[in-house]
Amino acid sequence: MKQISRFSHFGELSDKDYFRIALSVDCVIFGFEEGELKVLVIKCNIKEYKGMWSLLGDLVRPDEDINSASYRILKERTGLDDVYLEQVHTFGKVNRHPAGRVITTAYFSLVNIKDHQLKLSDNELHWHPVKEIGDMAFDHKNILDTCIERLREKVEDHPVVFNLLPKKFSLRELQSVYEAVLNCELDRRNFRKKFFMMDWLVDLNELEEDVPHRPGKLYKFNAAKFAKKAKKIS
Amino acid sequence: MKQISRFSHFGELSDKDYFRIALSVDCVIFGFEEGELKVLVIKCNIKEYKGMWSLLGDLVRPDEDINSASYRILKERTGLDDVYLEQVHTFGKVNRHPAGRVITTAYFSLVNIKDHQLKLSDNELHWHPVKEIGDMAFDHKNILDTCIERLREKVEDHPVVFNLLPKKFSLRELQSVYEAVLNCELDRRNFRKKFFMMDWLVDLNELEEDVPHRPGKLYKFNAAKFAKKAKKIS
DNA sequence: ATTTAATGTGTATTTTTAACACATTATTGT
DNA sequence: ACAATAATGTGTTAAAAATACACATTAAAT
Repeated sequence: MKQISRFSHFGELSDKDYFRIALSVDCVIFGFEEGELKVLVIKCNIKEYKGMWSLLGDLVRPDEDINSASYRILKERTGLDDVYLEQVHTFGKVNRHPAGRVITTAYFSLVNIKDHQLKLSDNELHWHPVKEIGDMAFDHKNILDTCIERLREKVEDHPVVFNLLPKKFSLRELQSVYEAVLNCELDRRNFRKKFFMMDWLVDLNELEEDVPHRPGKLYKFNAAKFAKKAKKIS
Repeated sequence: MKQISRFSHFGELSDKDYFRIALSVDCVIFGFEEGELKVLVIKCNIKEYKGMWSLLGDLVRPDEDINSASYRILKERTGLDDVYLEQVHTFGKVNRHPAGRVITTAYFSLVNIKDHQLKLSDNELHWHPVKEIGDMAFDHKNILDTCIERLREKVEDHPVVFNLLPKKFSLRELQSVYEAVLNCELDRRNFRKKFFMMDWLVDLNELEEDVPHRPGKLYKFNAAKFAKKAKKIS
């Protein structure tokens, strides 16, 4: 490590004092299952928060970009390579971690639980409904809330929810994801109208199967039109 | 510093390896002067970027929240205590700083250049027009751009530009800040209409002075109505 | 064949945004 | 004093977007 004393404009601290902070990354991995928005959590094994749910995170390695670190965590925990990931906020309270000074950068990720039958790394891992999650370890509830809020804003005018769905989906499923994320009810006719206008969907000329009612048409996301400006969903 | 080996799920690295990263905070301090959006910068004195403009930043101290660190920087550099400050993004590329592994969290701040005649800490400090700034030291141009983008989004539906103006201002000044921030022209009549509808302004029954034309009415920001939902400005 | 539970579709209303012109007022220069 | 200047102050109309809302259709289950 090279000298970095030139950083310190106010000389009370020596360089090595600044290296007593560790940096971690925490991933809020969202999925969609049974009509609910879920988050991937793990039982905490640190004594102060024993048994509480915590997010998936790890320390950033000295030779690793923080973005890479978050992809690494996702890969290690879910086996997924190509996922939607977005940095949200960095949490830096002095006492947020009982084990020492750890500043953490939070990301949220959107994955599709069904398609790949995720290879979870650990059977302590659990898809928990976002609505019903109570206290969590550390400041993870706060991190989760911040990420949900951000996800809601994002979803309003960016086509990201497709990451939560299988490749082929019905309009009902699509609407249902929006309703789960935004925690509200949407008008079916207006919803459909909006999506057709935005040109984000490709009609696959296939029908749902194994549904106990009239099957809906299946669509896929039209990646080519991704750039097209969105109208507000809700 | 307590043990934190329990973090490291994958044991190739020892704890102390994780403490070879330093964390800094960089502040993008925006001001408004002569009809332009400006940013407070300082000449860089690190050899790799000698003479280039850089943002104001410092390392985070081990016993300091990152938010506090950013307030500290503002206070030290501008003498200001009560300023608008918002975290934007954390930049964590491995080689972003030539002096070592330094991850930085960027904040933007909105200050009023005129009112207090800021006590700048250093005469290497300079209010530079945002439009005309070219390359900057480190990845600071990238950080600046990210913050401008965020400021634009923020301004669209939150009443934050008031922080850039003196307590008393005319509607022309207000519109002019929006135009500078959004880098566009706005329709004067629609602009006024929107602001009156949003109920964010208090008519002070005073007029501008020392203007070479018909003076406009002066207003102040109505903090009480702050919570009221905004309409899109542009 | 009937019931069930969902899909699929269009119009009218309201709200929001966008476009646009002229009289008024204080200052400046002659 | 007067004319010229350069800004303030004010409403209406048209277009676009968001919202509210009902009924026929289809496949599966009984």
